[in-house]
Amino acid sequence: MIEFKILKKSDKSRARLGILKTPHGEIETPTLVGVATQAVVKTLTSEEVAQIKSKLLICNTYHLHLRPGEKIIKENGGLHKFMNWKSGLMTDSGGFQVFSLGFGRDFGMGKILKSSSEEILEEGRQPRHLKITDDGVYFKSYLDGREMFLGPKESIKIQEDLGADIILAFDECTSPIAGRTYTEKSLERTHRWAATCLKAKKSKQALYGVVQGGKFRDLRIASAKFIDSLGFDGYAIGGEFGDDKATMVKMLGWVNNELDEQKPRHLLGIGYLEDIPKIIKSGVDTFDCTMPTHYGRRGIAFISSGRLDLNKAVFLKDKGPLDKKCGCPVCGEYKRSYISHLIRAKEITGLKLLTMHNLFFFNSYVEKIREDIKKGKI
RNA sequence: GCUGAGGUGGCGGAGCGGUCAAUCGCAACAGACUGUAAAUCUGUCGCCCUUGUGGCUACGGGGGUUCGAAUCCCUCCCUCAGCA
Repeated sequence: MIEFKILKKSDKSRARLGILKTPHGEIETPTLVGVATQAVVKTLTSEEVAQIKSKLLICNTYHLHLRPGEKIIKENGGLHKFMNWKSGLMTDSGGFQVFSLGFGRDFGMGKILKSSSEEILEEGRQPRHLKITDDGVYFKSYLDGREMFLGPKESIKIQEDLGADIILAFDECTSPIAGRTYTEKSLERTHRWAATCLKAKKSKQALYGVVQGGKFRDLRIASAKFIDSLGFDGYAIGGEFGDDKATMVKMLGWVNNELDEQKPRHLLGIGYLEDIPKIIKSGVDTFDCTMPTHYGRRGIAFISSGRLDLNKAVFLKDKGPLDKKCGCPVCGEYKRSYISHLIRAKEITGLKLLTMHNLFFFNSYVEKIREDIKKGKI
């Protein structure tokens, strides 16, 4: 079980300062949740992840079910022991893969719309590579092509075997090009699955319900109200968030307005650096984002003054640290020149150093925001 | 010295009479990436400008044939391989 305590509510915004108590320690919120899809923050050991101030990670049900399979993990004593991670863990339900391996793949897009699309998905439309039914979703394994079925009961069962502190209801993350009728139908399904998940859960893990509803205000509000009414331990907010930052903030407002203030709110998959103050001010307590880790592996370092692309040859001649103001283990010991060389030479240690720096940088950034809330600045 | 192969944009390497400022790859430069299938994808990449069915200079150097040459001929220079 988890316990969520709000220490302070901002009077300038919806921001809150809190403590999330899990069986694996207390986590100060707001906090960035590190993405560890395959039971690993890519390139780092769990000790290293702890060293750069991460307290909560999110692993993925779909991926771990396919490989190595929840049985293996259960036999190892659960995810925590399996990956030697001592702090908090969440598992994502696989609901995002319904989108990312479905329409996301078909249209080559992420859940944030970057360019306008002529196509709008309406009711009855199915993605090419999977089949969405009222009971769940038929996937084709990307590893061997074998068909696998994931529905609310299956997802909960797997997540119980994995044994994270916080688990998520199985949902359908809708595409940014989902039209009104598609979204309505999908939302009904997601809501039905939410109730099924609650009933199916036997463990003491905390279960978060997922709010969907796409870009439609009434659906978002209805979803928040419905999910709130079911009595979950917390909430996750999923799906698309418009194609600009102002819309995102507006949409989060619709939802957070309806949710029980006393329960923790997790925003799924959002966390560009510039988004973080906005989502925290919107009343979000935890959020996960691949940005620090994913971009790190692309050679991008986040620093106080913006971003650096260490692929660029200019950095070979740069003898300074990634960020003079950064207190991370990487900035203390390594120069841009060396890191740039590693990235350009495709040496894996380069990916690791940037992942460490970026996670530390993001965590410090959020830490500063917690301070600001405490001081009444935000 | 003889014989053979070859010299093309930063590099590698296509093209072998017109539609070639020259396929493609690499590098370089710019951009994208938001509940992570993919250390990925996209664009630019001779110079100049009033950015255009624009101008200029280019395929080792020089000369020639042709309406027209990176592409054919002559000559010189250079590289590589084999033989002396």
